[in-house]
Amino acid sequence: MERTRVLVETMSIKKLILLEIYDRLFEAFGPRHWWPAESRFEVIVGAILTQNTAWRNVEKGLAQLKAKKVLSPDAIYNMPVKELAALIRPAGYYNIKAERLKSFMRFLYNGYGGNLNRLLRTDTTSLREELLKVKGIGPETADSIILYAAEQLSFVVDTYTNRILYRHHLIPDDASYDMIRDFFMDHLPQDVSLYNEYHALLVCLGNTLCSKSRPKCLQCPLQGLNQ
DNA sequence: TGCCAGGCCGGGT
DNA sequence: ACCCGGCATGGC
Repeated sequence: MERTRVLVETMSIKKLILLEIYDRLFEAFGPRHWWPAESRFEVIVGAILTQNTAWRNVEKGLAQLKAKKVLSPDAIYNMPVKELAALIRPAGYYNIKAERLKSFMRFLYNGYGGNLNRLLRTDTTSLREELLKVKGIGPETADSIILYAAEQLSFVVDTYTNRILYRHHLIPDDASYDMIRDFFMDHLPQDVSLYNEYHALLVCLGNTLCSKSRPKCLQCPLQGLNQ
């Protein structure tokens, strides 16, 4: 009780709520061990393929790339875009995503000699700026690459993050991507593994108990929060 | 069956 | 600076 009083007096209410959300989700779902990939390159390909797409469809595309042994910067850089599109077909928007993968590879080869390590050890601010210049990479994809491939500090905001925070009255309905990202980054400890786990837990909640079609779920671990 | 999924771009106001 | 249509497959 005394400890709680001290915390309330020394921390902002927003910090407390964000940590409360994290604790409840971790308690409910446990560690997520993200990103689901075997290499940093696979994280990047997955991040592009999962744009507005269910992960299970992305997995099929990744599986076909692996089966053809073309899940590498070199192979995708040199592959005809039509062939690439055919392989990632199950992930949806396959023509656009094939172009986006190609534009990322051109960026990697033109700017970093095709060396992924060189790209990913760029400092966070520059890395984000550079990624956002690539056609087909927006804020969420950039932040996913920064956090899960480069293992640098950048909070990932997605449709679940937006929906869950809005449902609990923590953000306005018209909050921009950067506003939500700043909301987390301004009030959480600057810890890569915390950001990693936090986003993964929000996705887990959004995928299961609190999907769009279940606005009021009684088993939601965030039940009664911020009331 | 229709709705939804770990966005982003480009053209029009 | 926003707003909106387009992009596409697969599962519930």
